[in-house]
Amino acid sequence: MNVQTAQTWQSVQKEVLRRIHAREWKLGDLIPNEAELAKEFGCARTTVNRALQSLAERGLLERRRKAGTRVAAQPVAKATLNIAVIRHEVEDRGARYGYQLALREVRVAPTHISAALGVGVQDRFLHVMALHLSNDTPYALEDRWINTIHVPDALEQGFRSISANEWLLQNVPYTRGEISFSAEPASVEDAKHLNCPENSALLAVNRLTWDHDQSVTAVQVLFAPGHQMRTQI
Amino acid sequence: MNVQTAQTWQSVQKEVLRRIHAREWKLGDLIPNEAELAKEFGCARTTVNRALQSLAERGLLERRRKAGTRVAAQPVAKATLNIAVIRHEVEDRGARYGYQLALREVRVAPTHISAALGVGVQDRFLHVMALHLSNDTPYALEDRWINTIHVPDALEQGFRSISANEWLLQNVPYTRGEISFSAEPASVEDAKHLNCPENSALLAVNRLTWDHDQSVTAVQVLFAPGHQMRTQI
DNA sequence: CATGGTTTTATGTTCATACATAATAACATG
DNA sequence: CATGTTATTATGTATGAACATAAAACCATG
Repeated sequence: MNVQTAQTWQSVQKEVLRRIHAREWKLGDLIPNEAELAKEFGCARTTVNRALQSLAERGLLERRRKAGTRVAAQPVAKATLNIAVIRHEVEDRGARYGYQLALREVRVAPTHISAALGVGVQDRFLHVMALHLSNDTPYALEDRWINTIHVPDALEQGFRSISANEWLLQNVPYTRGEISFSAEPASVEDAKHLNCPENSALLAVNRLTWDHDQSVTAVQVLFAPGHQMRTQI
Repeated sequence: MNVQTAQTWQSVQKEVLRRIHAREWKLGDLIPNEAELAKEFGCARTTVNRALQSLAERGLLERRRKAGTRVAAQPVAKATLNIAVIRHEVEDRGARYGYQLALREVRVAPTHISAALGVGVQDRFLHVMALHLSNDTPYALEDRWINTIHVPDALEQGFRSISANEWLLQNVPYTRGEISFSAEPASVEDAKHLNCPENSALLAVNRLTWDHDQSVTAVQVLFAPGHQMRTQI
């Protein structure tokens, strides 16, 4: 047996990855247990454990007590998208950020919003629509509903210069959320704000957040045509 | 000082999370160092370290040697999307999966493909278009280019009953990839395959993969109108 | 006051050891 | 043979000690 010298968990991980990529260990194969690998690599079992756990988190390995560790038969690519404050997203691209409040009202939410958040249909929400700009051209349109019962402070905010997107993230914690991505045709109003033809294909990000079991906010962000969200795998 | 009893790294993590959510530690705040927390919780520093590292990976904490650990000032929501084999995606929703090959040809790739993959414009690619069905209705349209120099075996595959999507994942490893999400208007051809009006807003997932520095494949998957990709945060 | 070297400090990681836990395998018992 | 009990085994995790490393803080020197 070829005894390697790999003292760091990263180097163990690297070698394990190499064997998976080179198909020395095929999809679905059971790999040697931690103790054997530790002996082979000349390191402690703890070090092997660290390396394998991290690979399991990434979806490349499947581990079960007593049953052992195997290469994932069905490797699922996990694409992690960073959803940051829109202002930072724009500034990180080296562009000048702009912001325009389009609407601010207090009213009951449409049923699809109140149902999704699991609140009563009579609950009053703060409804805010705002346009985010990149170098003075429309970047994204934010359509947000804020639960005024759980976040009464929001009623005191004008959202004229700071976006609800940014204010909430800074001031209102949440413990749980749902995100969905879809493509939506631009409505007449969307088209006007985003300065694009009606029915343009727009990338939509929908988010619902809760703080323990209280709903916080529901928001749809529509990005201008051509927008891409990217990530490495 | 209130000495807690938290012997597992998960319980340490839970308590740290609670303090962040309760704003006992505010955004951007420096938190006590590992040794202090270990003393407070009555556990080893290693245990605290495990808990904090995991939270840092999730983007809730920022850690720097000597400078200490602080609550992320700008918490970035990390949405992890699982990109699985389309057949499994359909079957996991409890639907019947169907597959139709629409086109299979060998030719040079359009320049935007060869440029993205970083290969010569004269390189020949296997071009495959296929429709994935869910309960006999169009689910997604796959438009794929396979590098025949790096994956010559693909030329022997008809892709009549097994999709390129599935065959490649089972047979051809890759070490690196890029994914981008966008919204695209349905072309005449897309509309015909997906049985939807022309210019419908379609969610598009673009993937490029490499094996070390050899390009493997470029693929665009267009989902039928209304499709959503969901995840929890 | 700028500059560069030195100390200090908090996180990063390894290690051997020990015990916990889940799940399979082996076995006993009716 | 079915069923419940008992080993066995591989991963999961805790611990204290030790050393590595990055970066801030301090200090000396010109």
